[in-house]
Amino acid sequence: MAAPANRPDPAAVARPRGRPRKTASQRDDGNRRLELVRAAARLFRRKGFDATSTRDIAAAVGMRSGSPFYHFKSKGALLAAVMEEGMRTAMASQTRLLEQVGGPHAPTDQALILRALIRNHFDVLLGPDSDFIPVMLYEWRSITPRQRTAVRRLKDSYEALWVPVLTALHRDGVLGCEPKLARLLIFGALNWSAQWFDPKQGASLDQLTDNAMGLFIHQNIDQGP
Amino acid sequence: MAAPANRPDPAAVARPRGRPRKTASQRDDGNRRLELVRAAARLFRRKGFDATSTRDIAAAVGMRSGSPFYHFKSKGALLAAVMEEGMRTAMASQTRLLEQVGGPHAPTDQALILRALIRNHFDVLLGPDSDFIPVMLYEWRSITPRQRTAVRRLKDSYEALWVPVLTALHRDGVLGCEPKLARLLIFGALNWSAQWFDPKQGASLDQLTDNAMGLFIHQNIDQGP
DNA sequence: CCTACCGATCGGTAGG
DNA sequence: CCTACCGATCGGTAGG
Repeated sequence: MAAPANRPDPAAVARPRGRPRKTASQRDDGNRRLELVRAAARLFRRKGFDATSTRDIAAAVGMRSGSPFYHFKSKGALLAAVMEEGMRTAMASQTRLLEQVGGPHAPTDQALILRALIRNHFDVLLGPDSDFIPVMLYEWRSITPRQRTAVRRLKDSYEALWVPVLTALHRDGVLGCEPKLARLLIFGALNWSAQWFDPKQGASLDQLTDNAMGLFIHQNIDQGP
Repeated sequence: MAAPANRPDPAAVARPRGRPRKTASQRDDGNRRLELVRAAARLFRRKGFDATSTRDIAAAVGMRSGSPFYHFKSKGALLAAVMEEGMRTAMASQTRLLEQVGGPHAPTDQALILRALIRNHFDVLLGPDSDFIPVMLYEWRSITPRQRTAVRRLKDSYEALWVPVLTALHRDGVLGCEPKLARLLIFGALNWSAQWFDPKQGASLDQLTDNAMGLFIHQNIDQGP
């Protein structure tokens, strides 16, 4: 376990010690930080925060045990970075989407907007590189109250964009639940899919979206008068 | 931290050592085991399995650090006991319910049965003594594959009783999602409430049930032809 | 069920 | 970013 076969033993390489000078072929700093966050996201999701050691994370990016602390002042700071990175990506993708559907040729049908939001959310949650949001959802306990506040703010602003859509649909009679509770129940339903969804079998994200819409939205089959 | 003020220091009591003889006033064995399971459920839920030490659990029932291992062969066995106890209770309560609504004066309306199932589920999940199911839902990773199989069997048989109801509602056109996916999405929505529900404010379990039904079931307002 | 204890692991740090 | 290390904690056990 101490020296996996697929990683060269750093002690045997006799590479120069100390802070590496930034010569041409050397990887740059920002990348290493992001590599750590990504590796941490994968491990935190698979094994949980407490069961993941900082040594695991270091090994995953080819560092020695103490080195992650050169980039992050604590294991908890690494977790917070995973959560914030995940929420920022999700938020960016959702904002981009809403600019499209809110554009000059905006659909008047709020159900179409909800559909796009759900589809985008499944993408963020189940698509490639999708360990960040599950970690945020299931590792609340392991960050400090201050960090919790910051992450919650991001999460709230992400979900807040759904509320006017839900409110309109409720007013139109196709959403049979008050918007505030609808938000909680719907996100519960969607987010839980991270536990059971298997991309290699079963439904596609489009089919998932169709079924979720069918479950939540009471389609009005009647045409006009 | 080593000796909380509200617990007498056992080293100072000079009580008799060794295996206690079962004199009249002594608590009996089975109770101690159940006390451990209950304390473990509460701690596992609040702090997570990994962040809870067996010493925490021992202290919560007034034992010394090594004593839980007299009742359980490992910390993992204690976790499995929590999950199984939770599922057994939930299953019993649900079976009792279905015998009532399936009795001689059974309602023909499947929506009424779903309503009863949801209401009972909220009770199991959010009522008093409700740490067991959340622990089962969020600590899968920490039990062995063998234990996972056992718990999953209990969980599947619990949820399986919902499927015929969902199938009938789907056939009747008031559930707009195929039953298999409906089960996953609905349980996701319901179970997530364990994360946000606050009994001291907001809705009652009845109101919660009403809103969930409104969200999932497309009420047919039309009367017959 | 307590006492006394062990080996392992872990987060984190000093110094370069 | 590595080396070498520390103090703390933890699950679990022997023996009574």
